[in-house]
Amino acid sequence: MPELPEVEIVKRGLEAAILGKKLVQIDQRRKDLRIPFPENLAARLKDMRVESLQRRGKYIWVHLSSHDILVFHLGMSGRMLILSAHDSLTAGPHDHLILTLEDGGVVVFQDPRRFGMVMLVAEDGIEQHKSFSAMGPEPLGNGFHADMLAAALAGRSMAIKAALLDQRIVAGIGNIYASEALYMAGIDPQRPAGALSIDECESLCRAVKEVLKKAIKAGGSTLKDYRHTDGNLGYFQHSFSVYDREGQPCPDCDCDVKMTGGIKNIKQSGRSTYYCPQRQS
DNA sequence: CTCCTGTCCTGCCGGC
DNA sequence: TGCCGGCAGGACAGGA
Repeated sequence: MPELPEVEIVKRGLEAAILGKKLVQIDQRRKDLRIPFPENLAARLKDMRVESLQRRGKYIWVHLSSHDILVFHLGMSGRMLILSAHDSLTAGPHDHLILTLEDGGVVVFQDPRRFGMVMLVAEDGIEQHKSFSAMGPEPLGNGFHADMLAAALAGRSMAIKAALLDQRIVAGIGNIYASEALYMAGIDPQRPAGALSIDECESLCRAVKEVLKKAIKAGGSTLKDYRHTDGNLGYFQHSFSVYDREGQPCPDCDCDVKMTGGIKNIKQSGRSTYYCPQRQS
């Protein structure tokens, strides 16, 4: 669920709440999520100041004054709850890490399904860390373009949909935006990745960038008042062209859904793919 | 090396 | 109404 756009919005919300502030209290409420929490996490975070935040793929990096980076991955159900000094908190069963800041603000990392991850990595070793050393380029950066994509896909027999989900090819795309981008580019998700022409790589790159930018924009508009709603960062309402719209007409189709069946839902390596057979070939 | 499948976990939804 | 099975998804291990 949280893919690049959602993670970007969470990072921005977190930034507004914690940038420049000192962590004064750390409450780690269980020993692991998907992986164990770092050794001595609380002691290593205590009294450290947040120097900057960045997003890498679906990960959030919180740079600390200790020159460590506190790394979050939201998994599939992770959220960040932001509370101000006057809010009261009764920790629930899914509140796994609670950070209190010097101004009384509180950040709660919640994750019902516990697929999320929290890591602490030395700043000068982060690029070599196994989660990041093989990670592909940021799709919204200059490093992601048609020539790069064509080279990464060359000789690959896997479906292009699966290739978009491979974080070593490009970072941050998940199941929803893979379907959306392929729809926008007019490419059949089942096509072997290596069979895409350079023109198709070009339109796919453009579609990936556009789909992600639009989603961030949609999330940004809900973010500005996040404190006035429920303080939850993690998900936002967004309408999709094909995802979760099986049987419905796609936005660009004027064909008869009774004849064509509309948007199709197929399984590719165990995951749902949605696409329009009329417009994607 | 490449590709695919199974696993982790809980909430939710459809079917009976 | 209530229960239960199946599904959802990100990363990664392990097998073919």
